[in-house]
Amino acid sequence: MDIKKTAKIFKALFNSNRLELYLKIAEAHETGFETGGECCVADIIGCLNISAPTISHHIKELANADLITTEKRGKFLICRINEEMVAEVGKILVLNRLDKNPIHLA
Amino acid sequence: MDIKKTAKIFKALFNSNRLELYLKIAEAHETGFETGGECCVADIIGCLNISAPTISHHIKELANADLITTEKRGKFLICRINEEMVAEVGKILVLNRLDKNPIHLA
DNA sequence: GTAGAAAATCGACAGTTATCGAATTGTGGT
DNA sequence: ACCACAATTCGATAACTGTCGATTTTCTAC
Repeated sequence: MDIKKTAKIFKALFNSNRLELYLKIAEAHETGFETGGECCVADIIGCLNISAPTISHHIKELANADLITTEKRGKFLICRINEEMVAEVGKILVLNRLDKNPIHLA
Repeated sequence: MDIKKTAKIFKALFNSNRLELYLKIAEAHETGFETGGECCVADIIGCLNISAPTISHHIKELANADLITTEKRGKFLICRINEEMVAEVGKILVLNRLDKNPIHLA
């Protein structure tokens, strides 16, 4: 394991607003949002009570840590979970988040 | 999952020196240190190149997040991994750290 | 009780971060 | 062309963090 790399992920998620934001994106990733299975900044403003500039900032942080990917589509910024990262380190997050799929040691 | 609680753990481990410190304690927990299977501040000074006060500070942070337990024995402060926490959230850390025992989804 | 080692405490400082309001840019519809 | 909306950028500020050197406490061994 690369310590720097791992610390970077923790750094991206230690802020509870940012963690909540990440989980919200993950949730949309599975259950769908009003926009249809995807998640944009406007969706999040309704859920978390932080300002749009702050959300924009946090999204950039998450993207910078490769935890999510973003894509500009029309007026909206579509955010998606980066599956590769989940596969590599983030499994525990998704697993814990959903409170299902318990972990088993090999 | 409790977001605040999870964020607290990430917060305790996002600093790479602190993560390294945690992993060092985990390592001693298994393979043993010169002191005999345990880990004190003096052991760590030799590994990480940060000062004793800083290490002391980091240890308190880890203990405060319930990731380790500490016990004063004579002149030494013995640090140990909190197994309960590992069991609850930290499995991925230990697993990744050792690069063995791969995770399997249920 | 004195000396020395281990660790903690105490400021202090530099750097980082979260957050906001205001202003700006970009996009789509009318 | 204009308006409304989505998002970003731009300071600014308050709060937090990591780190250190110096000092102090706590313990052991003599």
